[in-house]
Amino acid sequence: MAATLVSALSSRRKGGEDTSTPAKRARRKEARPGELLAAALTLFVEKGYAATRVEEVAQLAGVSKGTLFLYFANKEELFKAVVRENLAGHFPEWNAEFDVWSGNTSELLQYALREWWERVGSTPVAGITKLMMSEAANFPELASFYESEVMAPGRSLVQRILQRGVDRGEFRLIAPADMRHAVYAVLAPMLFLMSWKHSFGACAAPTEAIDPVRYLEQQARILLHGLCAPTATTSPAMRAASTA
Amino acid sequence: MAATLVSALSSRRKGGEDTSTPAKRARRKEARPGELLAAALTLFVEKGYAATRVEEVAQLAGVSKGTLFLYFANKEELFKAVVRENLAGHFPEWNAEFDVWSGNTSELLQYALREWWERVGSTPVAGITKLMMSEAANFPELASFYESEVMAPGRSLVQRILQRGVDRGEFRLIAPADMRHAVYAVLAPMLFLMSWKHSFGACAAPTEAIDPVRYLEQQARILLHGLCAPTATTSPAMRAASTA
Amino acid sequence: MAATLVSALSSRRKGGEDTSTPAKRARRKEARPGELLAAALTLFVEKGYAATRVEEVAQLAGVSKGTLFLYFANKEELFKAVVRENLAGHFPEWNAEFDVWSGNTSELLQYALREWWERVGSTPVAGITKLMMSEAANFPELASFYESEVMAPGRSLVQRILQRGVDRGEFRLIAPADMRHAVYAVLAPMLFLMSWKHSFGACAAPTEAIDPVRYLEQQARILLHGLCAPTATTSPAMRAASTA
Amino acid sequence: MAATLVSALSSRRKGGEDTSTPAKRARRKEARPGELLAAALTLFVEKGYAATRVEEVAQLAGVSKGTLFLYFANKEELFKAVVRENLAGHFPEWNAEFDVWSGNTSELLQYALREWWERVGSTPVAGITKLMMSEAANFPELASFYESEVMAPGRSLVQRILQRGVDRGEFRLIAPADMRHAVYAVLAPMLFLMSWKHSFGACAAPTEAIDPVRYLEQQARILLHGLCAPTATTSPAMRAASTA
DNA sequence: AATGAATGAGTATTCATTCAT
DNA sequence: GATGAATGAATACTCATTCAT
Repeated sequence: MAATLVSALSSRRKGGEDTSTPAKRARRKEARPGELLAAALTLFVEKGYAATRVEEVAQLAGVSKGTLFLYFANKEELFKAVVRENLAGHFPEWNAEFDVWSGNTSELLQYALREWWERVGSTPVAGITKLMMSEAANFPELASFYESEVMAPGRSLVQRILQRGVDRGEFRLIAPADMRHAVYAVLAPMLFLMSWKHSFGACAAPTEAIDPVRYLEQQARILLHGLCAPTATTSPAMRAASTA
Repeated sequence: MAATLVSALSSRRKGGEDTSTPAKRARRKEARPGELLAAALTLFVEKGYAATRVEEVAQLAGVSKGTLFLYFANKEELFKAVVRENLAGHFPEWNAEFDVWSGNTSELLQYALREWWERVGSTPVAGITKLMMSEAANFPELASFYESEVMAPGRSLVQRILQRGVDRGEFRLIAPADMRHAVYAVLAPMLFLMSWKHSFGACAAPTEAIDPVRYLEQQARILLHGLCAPTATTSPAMRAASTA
Repeated sequence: MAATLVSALSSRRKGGEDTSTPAKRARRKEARPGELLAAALTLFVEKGYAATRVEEVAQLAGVSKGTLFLYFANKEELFKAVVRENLAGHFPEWNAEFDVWSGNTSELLQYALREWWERVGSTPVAGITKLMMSEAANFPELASFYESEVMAPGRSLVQRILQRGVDRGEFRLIAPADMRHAVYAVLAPMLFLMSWKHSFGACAAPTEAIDPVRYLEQQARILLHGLCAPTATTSPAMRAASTA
Repeated sequence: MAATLVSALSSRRKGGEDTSTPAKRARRKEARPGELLAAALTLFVEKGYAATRVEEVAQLAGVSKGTLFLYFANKEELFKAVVRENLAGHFPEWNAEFDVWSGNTSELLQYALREWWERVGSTPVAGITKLMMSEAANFPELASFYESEVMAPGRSLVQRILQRGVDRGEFRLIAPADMRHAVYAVLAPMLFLMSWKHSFGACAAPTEAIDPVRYLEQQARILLHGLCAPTATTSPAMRAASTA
């Protein structure tokens, strides 16, 4: 499975230097948009939308300002392209991983959080989500796009995990009406972590900083408390909580 | 106590039309800062810090650009004043409420989350925090101001609540090393909710929308599971979780 | 003679607190323009025309901004008034001093330079001249005024001194065509000194600073060389110079 | 030597229309800084530093506001560039001329004053110095720049000339303590002339106007009196003066 | 007369976008 | 295609001046 993932992720890097070696010029031409998008990703994540200057993007991509506008009508289109490019569905592969999971669901959930941090949360891609949350109001259409292309599949994936737990009798029943919030109970710590890391996290005193791995572990533990089916006597409080 | 708060909050609206009718000019002068702060709050939340032009703020408040600078030295000070007026300035009263709480700590925590939603989360003020998370990287001075004037007091307030629970034997012991993350376990849902509401929340399909009140209740339940001292037999999983 | 001067100068300070003591209010009212002019003099000299804010002038005079505009139509008029006020002819008295001088003319010239430094060069009034030289281009009409009210009488005074020296056989003959420049040879060091003191002089390293008294003494010596009638053998070079 | 200078100066005008006709754009790009500097010189001199708007400079140079900032980081740098182009940058060549002078020092001094008038005093460049004297107090950074880039080299150049005269036995000894003021005795007439020409000189009656060339000649003669070593008997007065 | 709250014209600088080469 | 020189719209902040009180 790990192999699956790795290869899938590596495909993110556009084709590259290896293949059939056509004229250098032509190859570069073909690669331009990708190089620009990569540069834009880096800078948008690092400095935000408004603070990123297109000239910097062009420079980082090794072309002139004018060239950038040859490929992208304007800064806004560039931004949209960056977002679209970088959330090109990894969900099929993630869903596939989930499908072949044979262990119990608690472990699956913990594994999912851990892996998410490795593959997304700790990478620049996390910055895209933070960026989207920041700029959603200014780019409603992009936000919609993100909603349907990322958030919805994400919710769906989480929901399948939770349902698996319920179906296999590992988790308590989750009322259909509660499922939506249960899903967010899993997603929120991830979304929060991405926001945090790229905002206050950047200027928090070390004593107040969040350790993402420990934070996620703790959240997982707390969640599983509420989710796991009682194997024995349970306090009334716990029973109440588990209906969530 | 609720009364205390309500009256305190209501006093935010400057006295106004009642007394001895001073000179019109004078009355306006007294009202100006409040009007400007209200306008600034609206626009900062709606458009972000950088995208809000001071002239717009002045216009919305019904005065000229110059007048705004009569009351606030610059845009940054205006923003800080908005933060102080709506957030930072309220911690004394919130701390005071906490001090006089006589019930048990679980209820205090639930009450706190509920009240927070009423007084902050559901109001435009929530947009300020979302704004700060969005722009923190671009305005480090503001971020640092916010961190010390809002985040730190907020963490402190939460920590006092948790400590109260521990001290009274209602909550499990929380290892000093864990306290930091425990505090964030309480704050994260609030911070997340504010981010969400002003980003994807604005374009989420109703079926996928978060119901803040229910979401917070659920989070409270989940948290209390992990925090409450066991009154009876407890599953091993729970024991593990409770060390968080 | 000194007495003459002193009393004349002291009259610069408007009447003041001593006389018939009418209602305080009335007295202040009468004094307002003078107080404003004094404040304006100070600030114009210290900071220049453009950099002086009328509000500061008002403040320094102890009145409100609005009051200033009650007495002076605008900033420009205020400036003109300051200049006019402060060059209110001391020339009659200075001419009078000159008339009663009984010593030799070399000494008169040296005395004049020394006294000028004491009474004008080292006082804020010097700043007015520097100010006028700076702003002449922006206030041509004022420059004309200054030309006729200050520069012309000044030239005239110097010329009378030189002529006295010639008439008494103390100085060489000065051809009418040379007189004009001879006058400037005396005035230039004074004008230069005023410019210098309020420009580079304010930021010159101590090692490069001009010591006004020594500088003027030196200039006087140099001038008298060229002016004095030869009492004995003189080098050919000196003869040539003395025609200036 | 004059040839040297003339050619050096003529090179100020960028090569230009001659060679292989590069792309129009490129040719303009090369010419831009010079055009902008010329425009800036004109306007700074005419209106002063603060009163000159960068947009006007751009307009006069026939480009847009933005273009100016392509070549000069900001207004201050533009001004500094003007100073360097027209004054500071010429000291090497002026020093070089001095080095190759073979005649006697009296003539060198006279030549220097004459040439200074031709190349600087009578040109708009003189306005820069007048400008600096006017605005030094308001722009300490510029003043300090001017002091180190122009005044100091200027003093140094004059001092070298005086020292040359002393070393060759043409001038009397100048005590180290007197050197500073001796230098200013040479510079002052020049500085004064520049101030004058751009202030009262603009509105003085023709009969009272200074004829710069004659004025400088006269000053030279006066100075040399004081400086030249006695070739024969000398009056006591002269001896005194020569210590200056 | 005196106040001081209110006004709004004026300006350096940035940066997305264009287009001649 | 690619370049990079040129553009000009956009914005925070100041301060002389006005005028209702």
